Amino acid sequence: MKKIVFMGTPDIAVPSLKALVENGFDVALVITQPDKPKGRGQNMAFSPVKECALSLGLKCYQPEKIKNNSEAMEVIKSCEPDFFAVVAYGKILPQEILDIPKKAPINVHFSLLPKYRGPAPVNWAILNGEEETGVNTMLMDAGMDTGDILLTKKTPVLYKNAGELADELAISGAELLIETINNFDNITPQKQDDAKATKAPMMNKEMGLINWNNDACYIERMVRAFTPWPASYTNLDDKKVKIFKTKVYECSHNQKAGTVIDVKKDSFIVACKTNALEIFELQIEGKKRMDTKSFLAGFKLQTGALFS
RNA sequence: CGCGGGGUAGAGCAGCUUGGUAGCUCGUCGGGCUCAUAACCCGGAGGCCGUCGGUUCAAAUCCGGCCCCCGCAA
Repeated sequence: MKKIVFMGTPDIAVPSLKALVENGFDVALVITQPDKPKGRGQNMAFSPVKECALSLGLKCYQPEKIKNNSEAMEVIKSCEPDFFAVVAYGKILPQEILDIPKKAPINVHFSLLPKYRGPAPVNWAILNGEEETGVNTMLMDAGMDTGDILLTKKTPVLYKNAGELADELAISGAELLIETINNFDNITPQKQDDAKATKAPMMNKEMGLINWNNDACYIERMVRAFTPWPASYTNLDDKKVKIFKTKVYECSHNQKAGTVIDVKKDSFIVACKTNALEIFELQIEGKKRMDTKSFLAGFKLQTGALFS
């Protein structure tokens, strides 16, 4: 039975961990980011991977740092793993750690490498209007997602938002991980073409501010790329409004960008630089996320109101 | 004790400052108008006003505890 040390942190890594256990691998250790105070009230929260590991009865290890950490080295070495399975762990692993597994350190990455190396490949693929993305498994090296590619699986982006696409990729990533380990000896690693590499840095909240002076197509992609996190937002009467679901509304208008040009029964239309955006789901500061129909039932939004 | 908003009909909200028969938009049900309708008109059902306690002749409203939701911050 192959011994695995799993490393991962967010939701997108959970299906891979489950798949390893369900397929009978010996997951000797799960390494995940330390518990951190989160949300209102600064309550300590476990990472999704830790939650999953605990429910599966797996041993967890949460080093503050993994570089130049002799304790971490010993803990991992003592597992005598055949493979590392690394899925969105969130820390860079030094070469001395990567050298531990007998067979290989394998990483699951959620883009079609060499495009979108880095921590937010799903979001960037949507924002840039890619028609397809996917998942790769690769041999890890000391660089950021620069290792040789093992297997690839493509997925169409369509009109999914980042959350939906991430859920899908998490599943196909788990499948690809199992396939990769099972067939490892028959897979020929392929070098990445560094000349075609692009980066996908972490998204942050400021990036979610909508500039209505953009094309409606871009804003529509932006909303999908930022949903559900960190969410794209705009302002109305000093209140922050997160936008979650939209559709490009083709029309010619001469309104200032950000102006509400029509209020319908289940939606409203906001002018962009070119065309306009139909809003279907949103969340006003202090309130729950809701569909536009519900929002309009309680908020008297009028034509001419201005988002900024 | 990080800061702030909020919990009122199936949904979304108003009412609370200045206690006194609970209201609006939508949905739902019935009727009407119409060639027809998601449109329009008329009518009805549906609430222990988050929860526990206090003040009061009287509490959605004032006071205190608790639970839950959300924005910011992290």
